[in-house]
Amino acid sequence: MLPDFNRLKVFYHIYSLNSIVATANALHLSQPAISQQLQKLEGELKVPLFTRLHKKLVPTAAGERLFNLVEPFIEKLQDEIPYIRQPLDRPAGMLRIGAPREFGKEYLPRFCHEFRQLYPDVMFKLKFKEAIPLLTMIREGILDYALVDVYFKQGELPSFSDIFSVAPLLKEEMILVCSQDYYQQNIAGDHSFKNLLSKEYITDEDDPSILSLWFKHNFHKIAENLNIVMTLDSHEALISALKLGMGLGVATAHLVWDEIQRGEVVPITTLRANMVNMISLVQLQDKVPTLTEKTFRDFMIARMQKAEILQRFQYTGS
Amino acid sequence: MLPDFNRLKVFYHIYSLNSIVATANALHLSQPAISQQLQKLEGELKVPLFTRLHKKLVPTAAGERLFNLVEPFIEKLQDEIPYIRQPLDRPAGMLRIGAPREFGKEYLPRFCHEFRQLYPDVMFKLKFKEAIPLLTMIREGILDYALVDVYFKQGELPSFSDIFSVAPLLKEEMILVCSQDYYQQNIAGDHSFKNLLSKEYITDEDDPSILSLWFKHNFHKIAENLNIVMTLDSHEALISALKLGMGLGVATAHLVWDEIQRGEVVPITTLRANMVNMISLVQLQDKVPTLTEKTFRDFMIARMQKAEILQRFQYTGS
DNA sequence: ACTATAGGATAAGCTAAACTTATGCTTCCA
DNA sequence: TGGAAGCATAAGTTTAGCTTATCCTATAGT
Repeated sequence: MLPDFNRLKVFYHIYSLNSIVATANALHLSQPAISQQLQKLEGELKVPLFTRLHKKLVPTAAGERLFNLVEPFIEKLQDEIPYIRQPLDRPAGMLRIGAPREFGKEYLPRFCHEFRQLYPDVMFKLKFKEAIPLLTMIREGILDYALVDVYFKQGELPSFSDIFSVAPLLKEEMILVCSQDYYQQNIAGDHSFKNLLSKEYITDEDDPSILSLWFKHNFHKIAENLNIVMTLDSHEALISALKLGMGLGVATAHLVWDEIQRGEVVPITTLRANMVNMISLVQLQDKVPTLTEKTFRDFMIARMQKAEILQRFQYTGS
Repeated sequence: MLPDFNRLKVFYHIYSLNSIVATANALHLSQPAISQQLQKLEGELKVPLFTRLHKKLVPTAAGERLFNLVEPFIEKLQDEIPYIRQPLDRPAGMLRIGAPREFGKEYLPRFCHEFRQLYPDVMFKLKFKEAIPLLTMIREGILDYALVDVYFKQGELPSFSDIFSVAPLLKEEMILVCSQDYYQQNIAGDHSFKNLLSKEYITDEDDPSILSLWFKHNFHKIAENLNIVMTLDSHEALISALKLGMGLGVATAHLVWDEIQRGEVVPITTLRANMVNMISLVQLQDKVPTLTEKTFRDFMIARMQKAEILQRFQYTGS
């Protein structure tokens, strides 16, 4: 059950100042008031939050953990509450854009550079992440808009669909790959569900469902208890681990194009066409874009729709 | 000023249930109690949080924003509070290791692969981030230990130093670079503080202090109001933007070694030796490592201390 | 060894806020 | 038209938060 929230605020100050007296002074209350509130919180949670030494409070493990929960919220609240009344507005000149990691790294600096040559007073904050974090950031107003990987099935985003507008722009194909060595020792032409189910997998932690999506797409079955031997927060490291022969992983076709051509990694194909991942422009539906946002958005879309970029992402399997 | 925290909880329920009566039922209180608490919160914040329609509450923009602040915290608190008493414990077989991004991508998959060949039951979760996030994760028990960039001045981590043990392993040099074009048009041999201060900069958002550290190291002066035209969360994208001529940025020497040799980017040198960044192994001082942690740690250290890896990171300036 | 200081705990009483019951207002539906 | 439902308001009761006063204890200084 949730504790009294005002006591969490008192706890935050006690932990930060490491003193009941200092907290009392900071909150313009008496020392016994603070002492008693801390005790009541400990009673609610049924665990001591501090070890009392002479003139000193040492946080217990539970105290540490509670502080880690409470601190980000209170800091953020302090930052944001003064502006709670102001309309959603962007600081003049700054654009906050998101994109999928690899795509963003490849193209966004270039787009921004070209745009800045046209409009030198524009500045950028860029975030390259997977879909869910980017969508969360759009919703929270951290990002103005983002290019987002939206998987083939639109139903994957049910709870978000009402507040975003989604404009599809580009298709990426997602393929399961492993190294040549691993293929010859472990797969050897047997692309069956049963064989694949028994192998080792490497996943991208920001995209935990990609493997199950791949199995579902290709076999219409749920892959349970996959042996995931490594989780990474870097796509490049994932490719690197795949090339080392540590197992199988799902990769974006255009990002392993060269490796496939060189025979360093092998795609695992089935009778189904490759799983498709749509890159879309996502923004808050009710948001009124600034002129800067609109201009860069249109600029970026135009650049992306040139034939050379589209051709880059078409992979027709083996 | 911060509002009453228990009223934030009431607000969260009103927003979630979109009903004062339903909230009253959920919290086992009366409807007027909830109505009055919401009004008092609106009075504190001096802004309406809901537009009252008949039998219906429509969140205002401020209401939406407050909910976006409050919801993540309350959901997380509900998840975590039941476990607040449990000791910090690791799942058997899993190692959670952190490393600086580029270093981690280059070497950690390899180390893990080799280790797994010795000990196949070990699994990994890897995080490649900058120092502060990694240290925070160690402190929170999210990581078992991490290789961390620790800058030249040990005093940069005063509030953390008592709880971590830090074992230096490798040196990296940090240099300021820009493209050849940008150098010729904007720098042209003038490496003075004043000239540099007027130029454009690109930063890595996870390492916001690196530029000021560079200026401090090289000029013993604080660089105020640098014109930061782009912030990225990707080192590669930062290098890419630098190569495009968007401005200056600080990079790890070994990561732009090839680019410097090819003349694609130019280091900005001063009379001082390059700023040095130490990669250290950091763990919680009082933590008792498991056998698995100890074994991999020793394995990794041994691998890193081989001559070929050390030689890779020595850059002696131009 | 003694005294002063400082910081947290505890007790008892006062005050303010939270809560209740009762009532009013308004829109919608049968 | 009348009843239902949901939010607002008023007035009174109850409870929790706060206060002042006091105690305990370790440490530092004389």
